Amino acid sequence: MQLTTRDRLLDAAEELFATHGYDGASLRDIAGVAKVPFGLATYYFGTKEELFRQVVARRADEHIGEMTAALDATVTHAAPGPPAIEELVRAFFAPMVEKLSQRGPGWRNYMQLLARAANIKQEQAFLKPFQQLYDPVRVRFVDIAATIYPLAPREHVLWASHFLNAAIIQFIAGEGSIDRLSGGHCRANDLDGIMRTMVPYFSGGFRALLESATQGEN
Amino acid sequence: MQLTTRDRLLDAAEELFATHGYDGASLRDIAGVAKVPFGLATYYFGTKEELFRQVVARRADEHIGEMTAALDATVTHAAPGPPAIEELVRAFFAPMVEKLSQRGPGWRNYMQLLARAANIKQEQAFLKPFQQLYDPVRVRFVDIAATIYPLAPREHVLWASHFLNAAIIQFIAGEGSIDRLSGGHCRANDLDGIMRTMVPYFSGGFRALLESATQGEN
DNA sequence: GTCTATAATGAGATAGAC
DNA sequence: GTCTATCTCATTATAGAC
Repeated sequence: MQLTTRDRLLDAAEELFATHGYDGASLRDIAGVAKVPFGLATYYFGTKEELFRQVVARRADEHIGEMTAALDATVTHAAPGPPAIEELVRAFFAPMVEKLSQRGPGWRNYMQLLARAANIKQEQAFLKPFQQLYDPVRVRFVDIAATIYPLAPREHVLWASHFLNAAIIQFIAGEGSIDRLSGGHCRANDLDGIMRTMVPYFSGGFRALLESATQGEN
Repeated sequence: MQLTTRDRLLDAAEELFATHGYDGASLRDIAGVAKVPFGLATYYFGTKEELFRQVVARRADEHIGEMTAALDATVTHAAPGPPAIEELVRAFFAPMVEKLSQRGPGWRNYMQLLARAANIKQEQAFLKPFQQLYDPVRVRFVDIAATIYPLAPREHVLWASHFLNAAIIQFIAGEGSIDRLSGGHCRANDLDGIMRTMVPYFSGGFRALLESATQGEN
């Protein structure tokens, strides 16, 4: 099956935005990787910003939908009680890790682009709506976690959830550094190893911070 | 006291590299922020890459030295036994958090630049030595953690340490997102709040993953 | 409708003025 | 020794050829 020129450009842009960042990837490079004459990029997308937007739009809905469904599933499975923290943590990580390692280079690139774009400050205002796309699913996570630890102060639930999110974001963005540091003993694309360590680790974090329920605010 | 032109350029570069990234910050913008005529950047530093290198070099040694000293101190204080995991985690976080919130905008910018530069892939080979500057102190952390959990497989100690590092990196880089998500209840520059939550959280993660010592490799 | 050649801007680096 | 005006190249966007 033959990919359309448009899709080839989107794939190439996804790859180069992920590896070189928005500013580091030029339309020329993108067209080169897509093996498409330079100039078609602006023909199809008008501006570089719009190309970026469409790269994101192509996958964001599916990704966010999967994450939300996975979180909701933990609630329905455990009803009427709250889910175990392990199940919630697993539901948060699994869709990301799976896309990172089992859904081909496109999704992998998208995940890295996502991780990169998570830390943008004032510049590039066109990225802001994209950042905020993911806020609802993150809030959903916090809300479910709060039902597991109803006595814990919400600030602590928020911090605990933030650390979880920070770790997965950086795990994706900083891929390769674990391989280097471990001398090859750990591999960032070892799906099973990641889940077997991340889930107990972060569940343990939640327990340690939030189970001492009444320590309150002071 | 009057800052030299050179230092003004370094400060401005530090700020713009941190906020806009390497590619996103132009020498013109940097000179503008420094209120210095454009062209002096290349006069003092030759190339943009060299300017970046000197921005890093100005602080890296001090930062890495402080981190190493803090880690080593936990060992000497606890000798002959290993330190408590809480003390080790605190020693890892404290110098970063302190620089982020109490040492002025220069250090703050440097920390964000550092967090950004942690996830670079093939491009920009001149950044690689900088990334690897921090490898020894990360290895030192792993080695100390391994003395606390001598029965745990080293792979698990590496993963646990990696998550810790990932979380602090992304916490720094993604600053502000906790503020937005929490509706202002949590603030990323709340030093005490951060340490009071991060330390038990990540210590709990280490305990949960590594204390079930004999689960082995399978 | 697809694509190509060109324009216009902004980048980093340099040679030469004060 | 400091700084400025200029050069060359790469970037995005466009106007016009197939």
